[in-house]
Amino acid sequence: MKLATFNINGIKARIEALPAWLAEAAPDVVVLQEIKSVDEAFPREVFEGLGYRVETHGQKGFNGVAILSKLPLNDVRRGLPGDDSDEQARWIEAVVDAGARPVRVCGLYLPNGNPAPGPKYDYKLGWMARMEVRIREMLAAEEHFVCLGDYNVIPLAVDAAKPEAWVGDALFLPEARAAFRRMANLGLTDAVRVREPGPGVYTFWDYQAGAWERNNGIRIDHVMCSPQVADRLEEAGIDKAVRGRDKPSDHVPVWVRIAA
DNA sequence: ATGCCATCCAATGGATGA
Repeated sequence: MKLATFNINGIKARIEALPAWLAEAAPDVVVLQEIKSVDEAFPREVFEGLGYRVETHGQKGFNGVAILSKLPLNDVRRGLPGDDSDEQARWIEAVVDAGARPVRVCGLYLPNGNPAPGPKYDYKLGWMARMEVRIREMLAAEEHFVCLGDYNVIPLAVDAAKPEAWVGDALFLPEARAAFRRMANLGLTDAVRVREPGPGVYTFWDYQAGAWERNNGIRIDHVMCSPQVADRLEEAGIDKAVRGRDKPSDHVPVWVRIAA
């Protein structure tokens, strides 16, 4: 089974690039971030026509996440628990019916947090604390689960082409990185990093200042696997070439293949 | 030291992003 994450930066703007990538990469399940659409406006027919079930958790203008799946989805849940006043659409999860060993797939768009310090950074750290609670629940249940998406965290200096440029940024500040480690240290496996230990592995290149041409990237989209899913991990990768095509998102897809 | 560019909403400019 192939699972992927892709921050598309607007479904309307990616209405050609996303189906093109789906056709060639053929993931069984993909979680999307920044659909920037309300549920009613999401062009679900396009993806249903490609064989995907569509579950969205949208909001007007910003944020918004979705799951596309060729396999049946059960127990679909929208929104990260822990704060009823949180209006931002950044979390969706569902259990993928993969036969004998179902997998709970959590698609997340973690808050950016800039400028830091400030209320946006506080929201980011609070959101990460709530996510840690949800991960602890799933671990306690010994579920097979994957948390994949745009974490907006550069875990280590090796995850940035120019780490010195990110000092003081909410993506690289010590508290945000520590919160990421607290989750990882519960026993989650960073699927790409365990297979690609070296530098130069990125998932995002800014539209500005020729970041793509200069390979000035950062690795902020992650596939974090539960212990049981890590046991099943066969392959992991980043579809970097997508960034060089017409009308690209500033992020590229990240994927894993796990044993049935 | 800041903007660069892109997207969306709504209206020729502002907010947001990373």
